Amino acid sequence: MEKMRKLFSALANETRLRIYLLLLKGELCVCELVDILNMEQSRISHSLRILKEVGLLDDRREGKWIIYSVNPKISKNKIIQGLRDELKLSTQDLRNLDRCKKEKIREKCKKR
Amino acid sequence: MEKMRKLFSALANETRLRIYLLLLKGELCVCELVDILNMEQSRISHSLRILKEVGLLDDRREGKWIIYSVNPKISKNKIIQGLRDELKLSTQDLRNLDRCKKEKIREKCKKR
DNA sequence: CATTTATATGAATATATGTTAATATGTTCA
DNA sequence: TGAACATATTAACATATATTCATATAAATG
Repeated sequence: MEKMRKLFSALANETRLRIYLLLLKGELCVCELVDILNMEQSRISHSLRILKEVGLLDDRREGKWIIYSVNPKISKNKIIQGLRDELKLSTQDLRNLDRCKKEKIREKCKKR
Repeated sequence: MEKMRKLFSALANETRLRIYLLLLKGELCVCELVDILNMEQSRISHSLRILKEVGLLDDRREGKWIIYSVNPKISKNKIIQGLRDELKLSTQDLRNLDRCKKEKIREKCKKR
């Protein structure tokens, strides 16, 4: 039960919930999330850590980037499946995600 | 999304999660919950209020008791359905629930 | 109708969580 | 190898949440 409590706790925060919903659309590196959500990098990193700690996310290094993605194992959890069906990304975040991809933010993170 | 965030928030607390799981087994009044969980009455009342505020619970008065039950509408929400399948009451709480019912705590709340 | 019982509420306090700013770590590339 | 970049971490601070204690409300009962 404590495990589940922590999972709810991780999703009980707007920043983290938005990040998780974004990652359900596909993997992203930290600088892309910073760009999409327009938030401090340390805030994003902290949020990612908490989501990862409860098992919701995986990460891997790719060059200088660290790529985050949803953990497919925990996504089989019924609560998370429900979350997928029930919850939608805000249109604003979705729009920013598209722009971020089009502008290839990952490759020119500091240059804007 | 804010609505869902609040729902996660309501379940991100051990006391409230235990109460919700107990009520999934069947309706209970406040004094039964106090007995089962062995907690301060005001703590139980505050917890119930929060669960009710996010729509997870219904209540009704029956004489001097107020009976709480899970809101069947929100229980159709996929996340909540998942929660039902995924999460189990602790054996201790289950044992206390049985005892509370056998001892008919509701009728003799203050007499023990 | 005064007392007892069941529950709710408000305020104070305790505790936990989120955010920021500064800095550290590790990678790439000239 | 050192400058620039991407990310993580730490500590300080700000904010939110949980719990308790005291008290209020409302129904039941003798």
